[in-house]
Amino acid sequence: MHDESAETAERRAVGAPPQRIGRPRSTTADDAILAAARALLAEGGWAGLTMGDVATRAGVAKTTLYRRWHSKHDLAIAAVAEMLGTLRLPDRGPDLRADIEDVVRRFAALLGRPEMRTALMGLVADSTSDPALRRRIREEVVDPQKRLVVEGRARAEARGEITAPGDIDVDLIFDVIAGTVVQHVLVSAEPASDNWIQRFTTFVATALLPHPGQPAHPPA
Amino acid sequence: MHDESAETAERRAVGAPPQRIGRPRSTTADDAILAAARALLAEGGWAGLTMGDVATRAGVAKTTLYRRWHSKHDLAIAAVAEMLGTLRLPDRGPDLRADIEDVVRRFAALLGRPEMRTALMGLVADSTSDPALRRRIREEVVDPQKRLVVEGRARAEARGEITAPGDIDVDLIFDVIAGTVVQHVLVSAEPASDNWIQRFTTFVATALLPHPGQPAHPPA
Amino acid sequence: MHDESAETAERRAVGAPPQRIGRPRSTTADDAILAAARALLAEGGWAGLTMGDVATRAGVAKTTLYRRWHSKHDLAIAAVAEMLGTLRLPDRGPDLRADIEDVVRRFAALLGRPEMRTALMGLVADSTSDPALRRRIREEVVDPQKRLVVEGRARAEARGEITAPGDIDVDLIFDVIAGTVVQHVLVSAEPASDNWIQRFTTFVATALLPHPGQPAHPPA
Amino acid sequence: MHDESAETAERRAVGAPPQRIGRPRSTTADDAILAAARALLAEGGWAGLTMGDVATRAGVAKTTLYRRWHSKHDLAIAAVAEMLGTLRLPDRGPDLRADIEDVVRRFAALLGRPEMRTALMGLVADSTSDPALRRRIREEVVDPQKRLVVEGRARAEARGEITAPGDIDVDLIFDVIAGTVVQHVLVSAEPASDNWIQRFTTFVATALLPHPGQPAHPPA
DNA sequence: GGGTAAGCGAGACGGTACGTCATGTCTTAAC
DNA sequence: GTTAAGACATGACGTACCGTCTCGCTTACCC
Repeated sequence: MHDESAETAERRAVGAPPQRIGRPRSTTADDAILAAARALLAEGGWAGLTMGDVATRAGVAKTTLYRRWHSKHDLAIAAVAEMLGTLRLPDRGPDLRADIEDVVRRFAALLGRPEMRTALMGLVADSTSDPALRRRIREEVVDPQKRLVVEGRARAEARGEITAPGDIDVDLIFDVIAGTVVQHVLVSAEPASDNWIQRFTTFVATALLPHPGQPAHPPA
Repeated sequence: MHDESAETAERRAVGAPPQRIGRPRSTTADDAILAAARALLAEGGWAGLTMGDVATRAGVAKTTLYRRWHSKHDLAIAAVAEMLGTLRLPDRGPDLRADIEDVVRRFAALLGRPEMRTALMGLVADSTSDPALRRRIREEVVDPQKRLVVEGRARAEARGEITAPGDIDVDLIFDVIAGTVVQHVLVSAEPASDNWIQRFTTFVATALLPHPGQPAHPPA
Repeated sequence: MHDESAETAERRAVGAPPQRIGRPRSTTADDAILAAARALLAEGGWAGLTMGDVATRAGVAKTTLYRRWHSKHDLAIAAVAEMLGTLRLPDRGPDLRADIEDVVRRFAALLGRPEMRTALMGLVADSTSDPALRRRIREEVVDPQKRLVVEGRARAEARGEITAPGDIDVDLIFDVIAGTVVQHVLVSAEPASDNWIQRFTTFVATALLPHPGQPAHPPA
Repeated sequence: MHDESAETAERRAVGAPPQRIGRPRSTTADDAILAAARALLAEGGWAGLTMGDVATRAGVAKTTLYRRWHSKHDLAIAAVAEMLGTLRLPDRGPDLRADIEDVVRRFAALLGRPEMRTALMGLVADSTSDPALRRRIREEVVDPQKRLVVEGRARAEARGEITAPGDIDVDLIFDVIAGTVVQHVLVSAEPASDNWIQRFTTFVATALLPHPGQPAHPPA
């Protein structure tokens, strides 16, 4: 999401010092900017995220902002990606159902944060008529989260709940979970209550393991 | 969604002439405005929908536009609701699976239209920080579509596929179907291929009827 | 200097009412804007004349400013022309020398006003690399003042001080008077004292009437 | 006009080596910078003279530029002074009229160069609201040129054209010549044709020597 | 059929954000 | 201590859109 992230990664990969000529960029500015962006998103929604206000609140000049992120979209992607990167699948899941429930609960909690939901929906909205933006969102925001489904599948296989990994269609499961939670929390605008989480988890688990108590793939 | 729709409906309901004093509103303006709005949404996305351009393209003054809809949001809601109102569940479904498949296919097709997806996502995005807007969207755009799920449930019951209507959680099913299709088409940005529709339909049908070939509720 | 001055003049010439469709422009805004521009020029010089500050000080939106004047240059030309338009040649001149002295004194006084000198020099400076601007300045600001020289020549002829109007080269006299006063007041930066005015007037009068006490054109 | 020119001159005067501790300043940078400044002035006018572009075109860092000249104004003064320093009064003048004509022609030619006129007018414009800048311009740019008038007066006296040097008011003559040429060339925007130069020269010569063929100061 | 009230087109209006550019200062590592 | 490179705070630029307003004109009904 950064201007020169690719270049930076390359230099690090070959072990070269990340030093460039000229005055180095302020190391504190990035964090201050992202924090300001999140605060403004939480306070004023997508329309409240203005580059001028972000700069002012971060104690930074607009030029400094634009030097790092070329647009409001770039900035929002960075903020969203950072927040989504904190999603984890905890180890304590005894079975697949618990893992599903846990990821639903955590994702719903994340969408409960106003800065998260306004940024995410603002980006998705703008991406509907901007294929390049849509690709970037998918690559930098959405796809990385599929790791949660992949990991959940691996655990289920290790536990013997499923025998063939092909039984779990990662992309479909991801779209069902992410889409349904977004729809419920943001569109239907109802809180993700414990009861709802249980009902949805049952729905997903039933679809994945239709015959509880029987082997997923009967020997006959 | 209209300025005085409630009043108009009431007057019509009691048989009173809808006539008011003064020059009556142009009868052709509404359609021209909505058509212009849809065209602009299709061409320029949510940002391309500007009130000035809508007025110009509809051959109407901005005054006329604002007299009918109070804001860009109102106008977009009207345009979206009109499009969504065309969704139907055809009679020819032999079983629940076919009905599910059909509604998924039709909804995905609707989201394939750029004016639909940009308006819908633009509204949802703005609604994340505007509770009043969110309520209006839910009441005028989202909830009316739940009729499709209600009708599908009634058919399944009539066919004997389900015995207790309580087995079908209308709100949850609706969120799963709508949310997943939106996520797949708009976020994951992949076409709603026949193959994908089959896979998703199987997923939903499995969750609803986990034991095909057996009674949903075994007599014992 | 105005957006549609030509059009306005034309309409007035044919006696048509100056009414146009749409909301008419605020009649007070023009004066408020020009007053604000002059105040800012006086306080902050040419660099202090910013469109944003003019709008704020005039209690007007920037759009209103740009609707009337397309640029800072247009605005400055309007302000300068208005001030220069007040220059007059009083009737009380008994002879050519008195008329010269008077116009020098008045022009020097005008250049003593900071809003006048900053606007004038700012325009001239920018016009050195902008032929279109230079032409506009000449036509709307400079050339109209040559009327003073023309009128002075007519008076001198009426008094018999000169016999052939060709003796007075209007353009040259104008450049000498205007240029010398500007150079003295703005570049040499010395006040236009009475003593200096007398010396300069003598210089010009001597050049124009080299043989005082003798007929300008000796009979022989 | 240079940062440390006085210091440098002093050191050279006493024969001390101009060496100071640390890396010595590049000896070629000054010329490269001034050349770049003149080129940018000629191409883009006063607004085209940006410190960043000067540095880039001179192949020099902005640091280097600001170490030598404190501001854009300083740099422009240096460029202008260097160009004006080339003005000379040739020896071949047979009489005062020829000397006047010659200086007018040379000054007009100098103002015909775009880098000269844009820089000069830019500086004068900014100086109208900056007394310190005005003083520097007068001292470093304007006043040194008065030597031409002084020299012309000395020659006229040597030739016997005038008897009392007091007859020639140096400051006034200078303002008349410089001001009129600037007004004609830059404001009235007409070329300094031979014909115009002749007319202006006659004007000035008449004012200075009103009775050709007679002694300027009759013995009686 | 004249009065009255609202609709209508046109466009001015105040406000706000945009993304770019220039100034003059500062901070690095290299020379 | 100079140099190249470039980051930095500040602030103006001219454009675009929003939603409101103010005109003169038009179109209906209602007395």
